[in-house]
Amino acid sequence: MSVNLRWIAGERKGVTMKMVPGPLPSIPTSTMDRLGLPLPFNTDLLWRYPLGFPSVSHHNPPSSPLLDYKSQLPASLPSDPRVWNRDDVASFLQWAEREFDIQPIDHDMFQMNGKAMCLLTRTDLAERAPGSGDVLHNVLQILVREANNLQRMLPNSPVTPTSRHPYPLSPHSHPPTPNWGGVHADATPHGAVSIAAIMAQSNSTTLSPAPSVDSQASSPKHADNQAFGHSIFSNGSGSNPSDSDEDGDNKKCYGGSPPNTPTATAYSFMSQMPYFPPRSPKEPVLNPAAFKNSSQREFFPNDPSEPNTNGRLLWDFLQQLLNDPAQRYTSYIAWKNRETGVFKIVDPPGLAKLWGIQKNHLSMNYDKMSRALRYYYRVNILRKVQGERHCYQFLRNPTELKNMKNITLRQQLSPTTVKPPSGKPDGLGPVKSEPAEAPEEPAPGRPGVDYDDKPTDLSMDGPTDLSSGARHINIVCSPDPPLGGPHH
DNA sequence: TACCCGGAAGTGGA
DNA sequence: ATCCACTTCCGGGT
Repeated sequence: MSVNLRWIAGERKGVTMKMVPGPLPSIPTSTMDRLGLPLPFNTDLLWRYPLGFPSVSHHNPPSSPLLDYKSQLPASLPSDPRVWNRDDVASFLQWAEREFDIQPIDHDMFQMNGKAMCLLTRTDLAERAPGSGDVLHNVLQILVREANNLQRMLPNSPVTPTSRHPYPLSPHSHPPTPNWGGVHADATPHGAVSIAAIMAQSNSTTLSPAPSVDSQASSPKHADNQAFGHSIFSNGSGSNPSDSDEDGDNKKCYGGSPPNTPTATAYSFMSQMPYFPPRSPKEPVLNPAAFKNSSQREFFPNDPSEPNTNGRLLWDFLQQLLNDPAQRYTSYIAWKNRETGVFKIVDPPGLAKLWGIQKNHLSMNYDKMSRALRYYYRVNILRKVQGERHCYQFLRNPTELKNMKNITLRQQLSPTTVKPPSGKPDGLGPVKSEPAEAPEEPAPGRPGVDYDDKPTDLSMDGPTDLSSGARHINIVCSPDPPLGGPHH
């Protein structure tokens, strides 16, 4: 079942299919379908509905493709497919045929109500709707999940901002920034619960609009796991064990479940990939954490001025996988030491595929993805853990990253002009090194590239102009402390 | 062989 | 048109 993704996507530049974000209903949710790697179904769907299946919501901010999705479902269809009657099922099928460009479905094979249809396995669906079964299955799963999530969430409305700030503020930080940790509970201007939030709240989803830190901080079930992005910032309080993330497996950090075959893993991953909300940074979204743990979350309106990467950026994507509350991605990537930001890519090809799907570059591979990671070296977002394969270290916490603007990864200047952030009194230095597990030394083996000599200045004292041609990194604000020095 | 590195050029979205 | 964050390719090193 290893489908050659490269083949599917078109091997070369210019041939690569591109997703069609707009008009099409956004799709398959969560993740599932986005990551359907070796997908059994038409991969075109990945291109078309990369963001996942929009969930159920009463609010459909027009700006979000995700939100549009729901709006395109037959209006008469109840959110929960399990309550559909036969006519609803027929409507759904027609809609699915139309929206997903799947092969015509023999409606006679679906003379049943929604509940019955939901009980059909993927195989069952595939038999009844050859060529479309997988899509239907995925969509149904998503709808059911979202319906469940919605139910779960309703009684718990987000809100009540509490005064408690989950992260200890850095010495130089200011009071709880509205976007702390990226976990800012984004709320729509009207307090409406966005679809993204709902989705994010779903098990499979999650991560929210806000980057990692957020996600981390929002990880209710893992109070024990709050180092990097958590413990170092948080009081450690806050976890609500009652949260019901389904996948109870993989609770451990790296070392947990062994990676499956890339394809198998990828496929199963589809249903679990974190949801990365609307791409528009301006899109109002609620922090999923709010739903998970409303009593302990703060809800701040998303600052439109703040970049909301939503998993679009590689570092954010990785953070979100790493900080998945249910730790469902440990077979792909896992913390080796959260406190120091050291992580290991457990399944390089698998992770690369996930990233490729996320970015709609199905020909993505570890080589390419690692190149992107290497670009982070120069801006001190990442560093390689020397001597350990597939091990990297985040040098900045997500909050910092999130608040960094205009990070020009493209190298333009001579690498000797700028001093690295490490050890800076501004507290913006890189994360502390990971002594035990990460014997990394400042790129000892790389002549002239000693970590400390990295040209990038991420100082957040204000816009840093490395202009003289260089990487241009303007940190607009830095609410949180650095992760500590990379070196001892 | 696989991993790692970084230059160079290209891509696509904002 | 410009910028950004990659993506793609590649030659070279470990």
